[in-house]
Amino acid sequence: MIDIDAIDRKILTVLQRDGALSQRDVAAEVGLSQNACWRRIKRLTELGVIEGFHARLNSDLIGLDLTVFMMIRTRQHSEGWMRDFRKHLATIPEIVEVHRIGGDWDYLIKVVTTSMAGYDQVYQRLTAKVDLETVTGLFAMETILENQPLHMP
Amino acid sequence: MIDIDAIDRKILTVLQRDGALSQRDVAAEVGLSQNACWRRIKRLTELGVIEGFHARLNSDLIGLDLTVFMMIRTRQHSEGWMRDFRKHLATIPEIVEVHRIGGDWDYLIKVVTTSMAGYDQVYQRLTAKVDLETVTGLFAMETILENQPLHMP
DNA sequence: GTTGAAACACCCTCAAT
DNA sequence: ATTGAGGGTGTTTCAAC
Repeated sequence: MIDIDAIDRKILTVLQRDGALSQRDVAAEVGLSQNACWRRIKRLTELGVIEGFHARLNSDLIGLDLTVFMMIRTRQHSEGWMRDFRKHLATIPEIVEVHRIGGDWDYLIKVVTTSMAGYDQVYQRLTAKVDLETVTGLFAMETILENQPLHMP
Repeated sequence: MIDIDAIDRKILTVLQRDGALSQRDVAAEVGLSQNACWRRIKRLTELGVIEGFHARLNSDLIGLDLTVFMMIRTRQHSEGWMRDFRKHLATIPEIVEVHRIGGDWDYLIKVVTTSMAGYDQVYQRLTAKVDLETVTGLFAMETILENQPLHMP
């Protein structure tokens, strides 16, 4: 396992909270010189711990008002079918998250779209090409927390 | 509603994909001068469309190997109880996402933690202080897609 | 780990078109 | 909207401690 010390964890916490901070500010927050901080950030990036920096948008302001979690039970489970299924999922841009899960269901999918009509389109596109046993939608009435920073273990 | 034209949408798409790009590079990608691009980014930030820039981490590399979606049915639904429930949720750092949902369940919670033992701690902390009717965990065996950029409508 | 310095790129503003 | 230019800031790499 990669070794990440307490200062690295501090840096990662700070950069999750605000990735636009200058290295000088990050260094000050974690109690390091700018130079040392730069070396650590560079190392964490090279190790792949920091995957990148990204803008976070306010979904409501761009008209993405509906979040739905789809739970899916599949009929087929072969390698080839799964590969096709994944490729198909990746072509639907409203799908922002997909997990293969255990238990009564096989997949959990998060969809962010404009409206019920938009969701219906996703539903149609998803079910048109693949053979699914059951599909249920859990509609988010209200998002209470989202995009919380990962907790450093 | 705020008006966001095709170029703004392009900018937002680019910055979601890579928020570390220089304005010169963003400008080149969307076919604008650096100056004009800067003005648009500034406007989008002031409008609140761009909420900020954040580092994205590789959760496996920092030892966060387990993702669980908790589905919760609550016993109480009063204003005061809900407020307390939310405050309690916010104190558990392994909880990265909470939605109030419609249907058979009341809340969907995403938990990212180290292990089953870590999940159990979250479970214990969550259920210790609040009165919940039913709690189920959907365990992610594999994450197929995550953090996909929001699709511009 | 630290400071200081130098070279360079980037950000932001302004003036002119 | 554009280009060009300038000052200030941030990044990256040194050398020395």
